[in-house]
Amino acid sequence: MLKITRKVEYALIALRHMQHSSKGTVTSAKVIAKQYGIPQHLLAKILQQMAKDNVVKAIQGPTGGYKISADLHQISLKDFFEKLEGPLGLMDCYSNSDCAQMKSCNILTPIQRINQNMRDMFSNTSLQEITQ
Amino acid sequence: MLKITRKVEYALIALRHMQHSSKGTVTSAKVIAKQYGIPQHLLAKILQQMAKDNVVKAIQGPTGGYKISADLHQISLKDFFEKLEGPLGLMDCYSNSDCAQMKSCNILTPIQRINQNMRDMFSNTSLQEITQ
DNA sequence: TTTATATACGATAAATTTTGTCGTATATAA
DNA sequence: TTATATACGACAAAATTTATCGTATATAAA
Repeated sequence: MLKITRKVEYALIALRHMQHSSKGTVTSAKVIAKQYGIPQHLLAKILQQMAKDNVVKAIQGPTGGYKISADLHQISLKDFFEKLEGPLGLMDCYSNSDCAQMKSCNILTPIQRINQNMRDMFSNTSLQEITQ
Repeated sequence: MLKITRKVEYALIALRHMQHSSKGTVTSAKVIAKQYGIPQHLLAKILQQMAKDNVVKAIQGPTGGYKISADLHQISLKDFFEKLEGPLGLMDCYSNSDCAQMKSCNILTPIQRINQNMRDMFSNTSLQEITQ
């Protein structure tokens, strides 16, 4: 429990790789996938999602690929995680209220505090701090 | 991602329930399970594990059940989580080094810092703060 | 002593989530 | 025209989480 997903892991690896490439360089999913042992199609889809989220820019065609298009200082880890994986919360009930025990649950409030601490932590860390 | 498991959730619910019962009272898994809509056998197993971990004491036979035996001020959330679910870490590689990409992974060090922040957060929170 | 009810615990199954694959379409540089 | 890249939906495999089942043992109470 309390793990980040491979999806997020792969996204961070790709961003860090691109940030350490010469500025303006375009990098294909294939190159990154090979270098880090990531399934190529999977990484491509993740990069496509990041392109939709305006974190990277996609260039099509041969010699195409991706490059970072956002200022990573301006994106918090919380926002980045939520772009890729949806709302952040220690329990589902904080984003999805279909738990039948909502009324009787006695730990909702106390866990909420921990939840807020976690969100604050990820809000106060920028993507740049991971990829630099 | 970054969720706690139902197992931990049920454990916390049970502890909080017991802490709010009259002191010295013994509570059966059945009673708690019914009140909060938790599968009875599952909760029993979780309580059995907590008994092994000396968080609660088990009393067998009819009129048996469980009661809190540890000082919850003295147990951090980190320790409690690790008792129930094993080592805490954002990525598996921090506790289990069978990832083939260990050498080439470029985010190991930066994520480690976030990981430490998370561990600190749970180390600095006692079980009591959740169950009180 | 018998019975009912509780914990103890391993095996297994169901459900969910995560992770990865495949096929086809489209863009574009060479 | 061809080769190589992204785009994207459908699907499948794998892993993890969640729940169930069966049987044994302990013990309070009738």
